[in-house]
Amino acid sequence: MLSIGASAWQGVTVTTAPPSRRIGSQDSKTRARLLDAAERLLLEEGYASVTSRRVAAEAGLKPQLVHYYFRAMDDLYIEVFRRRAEANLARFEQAIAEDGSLRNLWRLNADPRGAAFRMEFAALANHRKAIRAEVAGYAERFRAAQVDAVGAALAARGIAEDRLPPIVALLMMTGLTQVLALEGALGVTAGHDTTLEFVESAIADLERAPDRRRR
Amino acid sequence: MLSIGASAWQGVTVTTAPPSRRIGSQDSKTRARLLDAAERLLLEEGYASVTSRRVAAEAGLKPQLVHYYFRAMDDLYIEVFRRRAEANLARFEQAIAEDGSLRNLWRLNADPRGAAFRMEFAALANHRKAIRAEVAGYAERFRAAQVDAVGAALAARGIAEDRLPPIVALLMMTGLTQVLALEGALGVTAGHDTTLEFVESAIADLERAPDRRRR
DNA sequence: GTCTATACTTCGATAGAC
DNA sequence: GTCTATCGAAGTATAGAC
Repeated sequence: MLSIGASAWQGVTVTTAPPSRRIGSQDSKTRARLLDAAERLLLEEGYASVTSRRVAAEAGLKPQLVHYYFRAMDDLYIEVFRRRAEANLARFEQAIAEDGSLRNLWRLNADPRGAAFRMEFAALANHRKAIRAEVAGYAERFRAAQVDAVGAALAARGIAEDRLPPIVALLMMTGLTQVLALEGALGVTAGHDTTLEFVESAIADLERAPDRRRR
Repeated sequence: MLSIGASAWQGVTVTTAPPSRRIGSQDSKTRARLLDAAERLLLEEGYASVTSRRVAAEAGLKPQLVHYYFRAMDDLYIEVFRRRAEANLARFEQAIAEDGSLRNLWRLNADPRGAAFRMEFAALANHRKAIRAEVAGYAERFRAAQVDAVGAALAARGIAEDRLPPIVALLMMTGLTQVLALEGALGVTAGHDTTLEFVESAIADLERAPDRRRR
């Protein structure tokens, strides 16, 4: 945060040093409306539909306002991402602090809401450097927020790190929830019920094991 | 197409059925050049950059040719998808027929090439009905091509279906390779080596088990 | 600090010339 | 069977009026 406009052109990198036209304030209500509109469009119609004209129409405003509040469209995308990402990270950290069990971690990850959101930004990150950096930074923080909890939960049930490294368990869980969400959106759901039952039963088995934590 | 019925009783005036403008032949060399150009653009810059003008420029042709060979841009997208999808499916079926071992299935899936391709079409499928249908149909065929091999490989090593259903193993494998590819593209690779080693070692353990197939 | 008037580029698509 | 001329709509972005 606190990315003041000045720092943008202050860098050593060779820019044409444009006289940086004026940009609306961060806490403008109009700006928030534009962000909300952009997010709705992104989820409903994909990133290619998030254009200045479409966003403005969705918000009931003039297209030029988009360019007043955001220097370029990428800045709008990044801000849309950042808002949700920060909120989601905070939600996870709080939920894990309250209950870091495997069951809860699975429940949090298996929530299909946000799957479309992740998909759009994953695609965007593939082709836009600035967005990639933003998404990568978030991915690392999100990972860090979970891996300790997984490690603790596994250790508590007597599963040594060399038998199942926490990061492996976490990547498997992430991958599984991701593929389920992706296929679900396609309408391809064969085997999904079986898979959910399997995972839940596996977690239940684990949690029936004695709790070996020291107290 | 060719909606004949209506015109039969009323002669000339058919308002809603335009005389469907002429479209170039399927096996035109120019058409193939356009498809190649579209695929390159898709991978390098994302679907939002696959416009008639950009595609034509990439192919060294005039933009109008895109509309001559493809009724609408969606038709172009679908054709780009179909070409690669069919080739990939054939490749998998052949490879599995030759060697349906878990090791080979993992190797085939872990290949990160095509990750960007899948990403773009997953995003497109989320918002375009025609493309979703195409991708969903392919996903089902791709699944079917693998699930029997996984089932056979597990059964051969004495793993009963109720202990690890083949579809669950396949979804876990798919999810894992997908998340590895996705993070790799982001430059987030912490734990990836550990995970690859874990999976390969797990497969090796399995394959050291006695082969219980009847011969 | 907020918004509008405006410029110019690129978009998909069609009709009709070779 | 192949390609060109051209259209109206939509795209990003800037300069300047309130």
